[in-house]
Amino acid sequence: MVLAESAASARPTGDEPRSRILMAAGKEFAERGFEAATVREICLAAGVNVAAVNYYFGDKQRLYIESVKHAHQARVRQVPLPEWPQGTAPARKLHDYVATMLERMLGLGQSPWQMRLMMREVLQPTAACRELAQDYMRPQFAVLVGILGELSAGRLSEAELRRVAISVIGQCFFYRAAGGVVGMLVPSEEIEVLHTPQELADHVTRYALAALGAAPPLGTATPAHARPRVKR
Amino acid sequence: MVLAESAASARPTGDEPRSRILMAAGKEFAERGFEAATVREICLAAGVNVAAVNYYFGDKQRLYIESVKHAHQARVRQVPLPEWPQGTAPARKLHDYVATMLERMLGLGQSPWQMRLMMREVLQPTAACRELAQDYMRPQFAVLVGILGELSAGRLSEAELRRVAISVIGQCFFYRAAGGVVGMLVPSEEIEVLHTPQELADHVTRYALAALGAAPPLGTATPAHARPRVKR
DNA sequence: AATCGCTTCAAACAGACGTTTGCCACGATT
DNA sequence: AATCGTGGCAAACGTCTGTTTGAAGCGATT
Repeated sequence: MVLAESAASARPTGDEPRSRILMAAGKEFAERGFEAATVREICLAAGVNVAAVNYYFGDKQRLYIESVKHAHQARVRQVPLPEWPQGTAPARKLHDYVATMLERMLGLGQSPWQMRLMMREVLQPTAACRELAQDYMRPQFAVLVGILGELSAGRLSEAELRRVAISVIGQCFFYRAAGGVVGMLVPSEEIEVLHTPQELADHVTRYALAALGAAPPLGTATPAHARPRVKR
Repeated sequence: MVLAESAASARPTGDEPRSRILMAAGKEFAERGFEAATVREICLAAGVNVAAVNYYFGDKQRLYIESVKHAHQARVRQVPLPEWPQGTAPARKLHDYVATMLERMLGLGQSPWQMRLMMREVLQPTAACRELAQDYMRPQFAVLVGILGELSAGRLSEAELRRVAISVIGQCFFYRAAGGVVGMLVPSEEIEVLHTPQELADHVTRYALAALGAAPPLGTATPAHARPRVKR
């Protein structure tokens, strides 16, 4: 009946049962959803006994909540927002912000199962999501609203800024969430070449800048050096 | 072993077992997901025997696929795209398109459980989704690309048009999919007043028009009569 | 009246699920 | 050396799952 995180009972490395279960559970929950994921599969993948889940987390539900929080924190730490020196152009900040968001979601390197898990949560919020929104998403959202405020130079109200921010996030979100369907709507060769995190970040940023009047409209011939594309 | 849709064996009204099962299944699958929804609950809600599902649909999987298709068709029929007389301004068409899409997703009147079901499918496509994308989504997507093509007057390539189209759809999608989280990020009084299908349609349309240079940038003072807001 | 096909039903089926149990191994403490 | 608590394990528990079964009900046809 010893619940997790009890005492300072030596928890040095990262490959102990508890961590291994969290990792395996995150992947399983992300792939199959809460109900379809089975404790047996998770424990098999983690290389522990079936009883370990109940031993370390109490029950499946609490394992799930811990997995969601663990996954989000891990992903944010993997792909953090850059720190901008004072005076950085807001257009640059916006591009960085969007690129970071897309990088987190679409992820180079390892497939970001963490984000698939988050998608499920966002789609159908549980207690885990409410906690996450308050602690982590809200401040990140405020950063974006701040950048957009700089860009609009006071011409937009806070409410309007929030709407634009949601538009920006919505696009990033969509590429991740509905990637499968997008792949059915556009030619596959276009996907490979245009639907990379970098290309999409350029597009979303440009789209927002143009809408705010901070860049010429799409389709206007602009020399490459004037584009808001910033090397990272 | 008689499978559904056999002969012309009198299927007049809409409250027969098959239809009742489809309806109840749609709601259950939308609310709980495929795995968590149980055949017993569905049959209880539909007022039929447990064996009816296997009698009419073979198994749970095929019931699910039929439910998804049924739900999508029903929702599209409930909220159809308007027919535009030749010469309709493309800005007007865009607004109508976005408004229709949002209306379908956010839905006035009854809560659109159909759309929650679609969201699940889009997030994790199954055979049902592939079929749906080919038959129904692709032509609708083409309509939007066409409208954007008119608006950009040939200044954008097909690939760029598709990206803009995805941006437009992505925003609509996000309001639906992540509505719960959005509610945690913006004040609730703002939600009620600004996050209605009409207001959002205005915003998304305006955002797109501004980005394409077909309307002044956001934040520019424009007299109300010049706004692309069209009464419906 | 008897027969047929279609529909409905209660009951049972085998399997998978989350969870619990009791026992063993082992390092630290007494 | 004996004791203790922790961590891990195989096996079992009861429940719930999707699905099947065989028998009835019932209107139309023969």
